[in-house]
Amino acid sequence: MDVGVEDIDEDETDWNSICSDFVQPPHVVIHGGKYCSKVPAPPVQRVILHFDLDCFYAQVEMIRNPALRKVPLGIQQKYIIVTCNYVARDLGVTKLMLVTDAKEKCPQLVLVKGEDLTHYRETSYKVTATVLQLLMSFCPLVERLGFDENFMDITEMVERRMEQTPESAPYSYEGHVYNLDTSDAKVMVHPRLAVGSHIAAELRAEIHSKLGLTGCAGIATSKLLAKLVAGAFKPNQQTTLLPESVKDIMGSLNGLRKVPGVGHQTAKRLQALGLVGVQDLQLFPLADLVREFGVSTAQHLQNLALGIDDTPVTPTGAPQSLSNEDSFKKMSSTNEVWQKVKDLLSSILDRMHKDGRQPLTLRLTIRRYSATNKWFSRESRQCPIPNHIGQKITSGNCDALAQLVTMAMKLFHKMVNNNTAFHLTLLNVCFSNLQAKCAAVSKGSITSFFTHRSPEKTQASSRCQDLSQSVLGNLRGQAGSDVEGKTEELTGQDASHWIPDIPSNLKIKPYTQSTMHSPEASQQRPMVGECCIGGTVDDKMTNSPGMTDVHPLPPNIDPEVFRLLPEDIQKELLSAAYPETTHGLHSHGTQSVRPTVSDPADRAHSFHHNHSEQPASSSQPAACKLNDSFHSTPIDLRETVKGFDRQPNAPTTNNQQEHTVSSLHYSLTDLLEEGNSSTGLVSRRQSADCGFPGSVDPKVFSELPPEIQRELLSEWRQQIPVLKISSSLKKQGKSPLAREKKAPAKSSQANKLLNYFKPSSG
DNA sequence: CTGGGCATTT
DNA sequence: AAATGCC
Repeated sequence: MDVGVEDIDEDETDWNSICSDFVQPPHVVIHGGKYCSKVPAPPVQRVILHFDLDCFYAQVEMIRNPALRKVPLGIQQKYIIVTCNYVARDLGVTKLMLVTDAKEKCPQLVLVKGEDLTHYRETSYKVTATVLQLLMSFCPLVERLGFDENFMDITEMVERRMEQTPESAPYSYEGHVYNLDTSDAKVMVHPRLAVGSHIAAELRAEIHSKLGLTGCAGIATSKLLAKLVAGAFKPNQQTTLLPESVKDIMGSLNGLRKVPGVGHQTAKRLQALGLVGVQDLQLFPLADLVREFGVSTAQHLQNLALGIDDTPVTPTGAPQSLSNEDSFKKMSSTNEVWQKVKDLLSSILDRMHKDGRQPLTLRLTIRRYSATNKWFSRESRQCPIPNHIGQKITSGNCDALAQLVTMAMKLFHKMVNNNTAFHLTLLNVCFSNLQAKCAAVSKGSITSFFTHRSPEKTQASSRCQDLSQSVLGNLRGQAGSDVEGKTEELTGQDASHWIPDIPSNLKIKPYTQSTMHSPEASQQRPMVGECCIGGTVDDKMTNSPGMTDVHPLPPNIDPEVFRLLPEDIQKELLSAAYPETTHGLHSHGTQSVRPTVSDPADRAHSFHHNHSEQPASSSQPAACKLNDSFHSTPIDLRETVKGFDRQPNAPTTNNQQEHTVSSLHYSLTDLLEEGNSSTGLVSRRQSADCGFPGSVDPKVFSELPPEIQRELLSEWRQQIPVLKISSSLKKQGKSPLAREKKAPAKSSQANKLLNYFKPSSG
C-alpha cells in the first residue's frame, strides 16, 4: 500500500520532495517544458492552480437578485436541484437532489429555474477572461473545465516572482496547507508553491472584486492534485498541496469515482476487476490493467490513482461547438419536434451570431425513451451547412432560421421514420466546425490577403483565414472600429464573451531576464533568423502600406519579448499602453507617454517586504501591491480573501465593475481610432525594437496552443512580418490550430502560418 | 422524476 | 456517430 507514491518521491528524481525549488536552473524551461517533447522531463515542478467557483449558478442568481443571498436557494433544472447556495446546504439540500426531496427536506427552499444557461455562460467566460488578464504577461495558460472551473499553469509567474526577490521567497502560505499545520517547519520547503498560494489569493481577490464571485483555489504540482486539493476547504477558501502529502490526499478519497478522470463506466469496469478503492488501483498489477484497458489507458488510470498527472494545462479558447438542448418527458409528434427544433435553433442562432464564427455543420441529436438505461441512447445525424446559409447565420439574417429548421427536420427523419410512432425525451441542436469568417480590413492592404479564398482551400489556408477573421471580429466587437464594406453591422461588444475585454493588467515587475526560452524557440532561432521566411513575405508584409493603420491594440506584454527591452522603455510601454490600469479610472491618459507606472524595483521591494516579514506599518497584505496596479483603490486582501462578512453589496461591486469596463472600453476605442497617439509609440517600439506585433491581441494569443505561441514569438523575434499576422491574430479559437497541433507535421507551424498570409499569387 | 453543455477518443 | 467524461 502506498508503495507507489513512495516510489515516486524516492525515485532517483528526488526533486519532488526535498526542497530546492530554488535550485532550479533558470534556463531550464518553464511552462514550455511539458509541451516540449524534445527535452527530457524538466526537473522543474509545475505550479498549477485550480480555481473552482462556489455553487456557481446560485452565485450568479444571487448577484442578479441579492435578496436571494439570505434565503435557501436552489437552482432547478427540470426535476432536480443542480446546485444551491450555502444557506440551503446548511439545511440539508445537496447538489443533484430531486426537487421533491429537497422541498421535503427544506420547505422554505426558494427555487430559481436554471435551464437557460445564458447568464451562467456569460459569467463563466468573464471569469476565464479575468483569469487570462491576470496571467496575460506570463504566456497565460487557462483551461476551462465546465463553466465553473479553471486551471492555470502559473509556473512561469511563480518563477518570475522568485527571481524578483530571490532572497525573500515567501516563507508563508496564503490559506490552508493540506494536512499540515501552517506553523510546521516543513512548509517552508516549497517556496514555489508558497508563491503560488499568494498568486491564488490574489486571483481570488481579483475575481471577487471584479465580478463579485467567490471560489476555492487549489495549488499543487499537477492539474489532478490542484483540483483535488481545491475542495479541501469549501467555500471560498484555498489550499496548497505539498508533494509530501500526495499520498495522503489520494488515500483520503473514498472510492475510485472520486478520482477525476474515472467516470461511471471506468469505475464499473474497475470494480469488475475487484477494484473499489484508490489503493486497490494503485497496487493492481499493471499487466492485468492493460488487459482490460489497453496500455495507454491502463497506465493513465494507475497514474491517476497514484496522484501522478502530467497532462498539461491546455488553453481552452473559444468553444468548438455551440449547442442547445432540452429534455422532456415525452414528445411524439412531428409538429412538436418541429416547434422545439425551431426554438432551440432560434436561441442558438442568436449565440452563433454573437460569436461571429460561421458554423459549417449542423447536428441534431435525439434521445428516445427507453425504460431501461434511460440516459444513454442518444442518436445523432449531422450535415454540412451550405455556405449561403452559414453566412446568413453570422450576419444575423433571420432567414437562416427557417432554412436550418428544414435541414434539422431532414436530419430528424433520418433517425425517425415519418410514419412510425416515436417517443423522444430529448432534442439537441449543435453548430460545430466553427470557422472564423473571412472579412476584409478597412484600410489595410491586408484585405487582399484574405479576400480571395481559393475554392478548395487547404486546411492550412482556412486556418489562416480563421486568424484573419478572428482579428477582425475582435476589432469589431471590442471597439466598434469600422471594418470595411459589406461586412454586416457591428455586433456590439459581444465579439464573444470568451475573450477578456480589457487589456492585460500589469501587476508586477516585467521580466528582466530571459529564462523562458523554450528549447524549441532557442533552437529555431538561428535557423529562422537566416531563413526569414522568404524575404518575399517579409517584404510584402513589412512594407505593405496601411499596416500602421491597422489599429494597434494595447500591446501584448509578453515576457519573452518584453524583458528584452531596456527598462525605461518597458516602463514607457506600460504607462502608455495601460493608462487605465496604471493611473486608475480617473485619469484616462491615452495621451500620456510618461512612465507613471510604479518602478518595478519598487514593486519588487514591496513584494519583498510583504513576504519576508510584515513591516510594522504594513497594513496591506501581500497582494495589495499587485492589486493597486489595476484597481484605482487598493483592496485589502484580508477582507476579500477571508470570508466576506463585510462583503461588498452586489450593487457596489457591480457598479465598480461597470465603471471599470466602460472606462476601459472607451479608451480602447480611442486606441483603435487614433492609432498614433501614445500608442503609436508603443506599437512602433514593439514592432521595431522587439519584433512583437503591437496589434496582436494578447487574449487571442494566449488562447493559441502553447507550441504555436512559442513559434510565433520566435518568428516575431526574428522580425518576421508580424504586423499583418498580428492583426490577424485577434480572436482565434484554438480549434484550427489545435488540430494542427496534433498533426504529425512537426516542423514550424508558425512558418507555415506565415506563408498563408502571402497573397495567394495566382 | 438525472440537466444542459462542452470536450476527447475511437 | 457513438461513447465517455467532467461540471
